[in-house]
Amino acid sequence: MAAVKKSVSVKDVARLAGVSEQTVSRTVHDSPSVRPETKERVRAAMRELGYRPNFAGRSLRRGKFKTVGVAMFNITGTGNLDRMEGFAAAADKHGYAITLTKVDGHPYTLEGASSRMSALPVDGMVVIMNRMPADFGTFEPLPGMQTVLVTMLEHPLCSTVDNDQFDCSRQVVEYLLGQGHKTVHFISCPERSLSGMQREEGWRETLRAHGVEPPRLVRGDWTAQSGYAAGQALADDPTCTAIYASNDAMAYGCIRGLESRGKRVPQDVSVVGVDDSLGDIVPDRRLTTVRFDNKRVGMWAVDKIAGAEGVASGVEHMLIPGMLVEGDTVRDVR
Amino acid sequence: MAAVKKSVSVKDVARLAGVSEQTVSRTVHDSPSVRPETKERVRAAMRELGYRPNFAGRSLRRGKFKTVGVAMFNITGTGNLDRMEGFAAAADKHGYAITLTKVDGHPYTLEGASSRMSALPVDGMVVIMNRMPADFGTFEPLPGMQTVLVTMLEHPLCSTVDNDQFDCSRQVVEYLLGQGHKTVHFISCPERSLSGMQREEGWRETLRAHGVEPPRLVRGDWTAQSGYAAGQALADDPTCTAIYASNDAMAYGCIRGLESRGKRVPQDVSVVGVDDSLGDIVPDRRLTTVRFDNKRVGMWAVDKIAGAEGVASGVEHMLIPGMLVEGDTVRDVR
DNA sequence: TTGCACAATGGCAACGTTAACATTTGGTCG
DNA sequence: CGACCAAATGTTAACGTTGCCATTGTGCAA
Repeated sequence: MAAVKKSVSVKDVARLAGVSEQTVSRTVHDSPSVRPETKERVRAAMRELGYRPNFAGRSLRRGKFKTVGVAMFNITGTGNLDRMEGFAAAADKHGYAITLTKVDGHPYTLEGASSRMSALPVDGMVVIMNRMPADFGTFEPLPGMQTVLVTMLEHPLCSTVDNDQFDCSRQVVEYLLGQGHKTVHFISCPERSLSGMQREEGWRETLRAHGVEPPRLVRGDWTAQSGYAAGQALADDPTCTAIYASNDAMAYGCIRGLESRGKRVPQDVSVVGVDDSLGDIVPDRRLTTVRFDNKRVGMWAVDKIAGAEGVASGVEHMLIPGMLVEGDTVRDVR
Repeated sequence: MAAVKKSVSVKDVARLAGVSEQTVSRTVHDSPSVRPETKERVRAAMRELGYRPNFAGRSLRRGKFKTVGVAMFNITGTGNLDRMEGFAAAADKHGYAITLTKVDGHPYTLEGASSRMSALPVDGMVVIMNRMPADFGTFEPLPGMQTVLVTMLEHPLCSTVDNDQFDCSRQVVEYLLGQGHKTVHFISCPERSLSGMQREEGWRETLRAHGVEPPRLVRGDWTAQSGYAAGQALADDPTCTAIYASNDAMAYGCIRGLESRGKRVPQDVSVVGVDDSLGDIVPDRRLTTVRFDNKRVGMWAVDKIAGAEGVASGVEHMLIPGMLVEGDTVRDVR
């Protein structure tokens, strides 16, 4: 009658079924070398006792955890949900689980994330690198801990994967130039954002590659309010017929700011954003923007670890291009 | 010279430091009964060999994993990021880790999520219950697996926690009635959403409690587009001076829909949303809305499990109220 | 009848850690 | 000087699982 507190082990099952522990283990793994009727007896015993294999015993024996750790410096970031969706999907596919850890700390190092992870039951780790860690250049992954960084930067010892921010800007700028615009103005973001700076660099270099000297950029802070201010400022610039904002919120803010100064989008000015995050939110506009496949980024990272299965697969650098989505905020001026 | 593949155990450290394994273990846990100079010798050996304690051995010995599992039916959902932030923060506080699992399956059961989790190294689990599982009423948590459900519904055997959707609607409706509006129109959401239906019920019952027969609702689908259509439809209704939309996107869509029909917000019609999700996205409006503390929901869930520490603490039901945030989309008509 | 192959099962050890108990050492007090 | 105490360290066993090898049983060919 007393509640059974102790957990049930193979030993208990073996005793009840009248077989050896080994036979129980073999039944759990559905080995063909156990007679069907024996299996059934063992299974009945497992059901009766409520047996569930113990993860610790198993991992200790096997030396594998079938788990990938994910270290994030800040959890609330654009695209993180989609990335997690990707982590979870890929993990699922390989029979792995995902362990999440928030890493904070000043300074903010890969070494810190790594040592934190190493105390957890994981076979490898993914670091979402929103900001630049202090030790990026010198970091060495722990032996036996396959490490994938989510960043556009390359690393000599760790595989990396991310959206191709540079190519994103190239697509946008070339698209706008292709529509006949003479130049493309840019609304940037805070300088601490890695991906934002890469977008900025892509914008600048693509313009130069087409023989256009980049105009002075307007610095924003990711919010629509800053985009609004930028739009108002650019409304007075007669050379400004096309604006590229580093995210959709600023792009939308910019449109409203232009409108508040009597400019119409796209008749007078074309505007493009990035992230495709406003589809369900803005009812009366279809913003031209770039859609990233963050889920695919997440899957790639986990595939790299869970798919390797101990085989020391080489370091790879993967960039996943975004897709330009045409809305109604760009006008062909040719 | 040959790369050392095998992992380093206490035994190796003990041998190198010339002490017993127990002394190594004591050093790892910084026990006061080891002489400082011995500790230093051991630490040096650990560094030299790159020793890291093995999670599996430890958990096997201790019978605890110091990990909480989180089961989600769909990862991409409003507020999930904030909830995860809460999970991670609370886990951190208790020295726990978070293990994430996506549960899919038709039908969609707590039993399925639970048995999936039971094969992972977790001491307890949290289920984010976006939809209604088939076995909600009959589900029994596995013995030794403390289970917390994120839902507004109560459960006899599992603790539950969620935002108080009912109270959210009460706040909004009473606020609008308090501003002198005779009734409050409602833009609802798809019927499969649990929280959405609770908002709807709260709207209906609060109106009735104030002696107002709820007007016919307009069904939306969470998108701004559906809100836009609803706004256009309601613009022709002369009794409609106040609209409550079950999320911000629809509220914003509604505002634009009203405007497209010549109605001004808030001069002609007041509009309130839910979620406080548009702050950085809409530049020229401050939507009156309700802000939920999803991080706190997440923290409560993990606290319940990690804080219990084996003590069988009772089943609790926690509802966390949202906070009405006043913007510029409501007019006092008294 | 013997020998042999093969199917089914059992026994044992080891994975890495640490709680509980045992032992040694050095020092203090009666 | 011996008895006793505390500090520091060592020994043993156990947590649950499973790979390896040994053992038993069964049928069949020589």
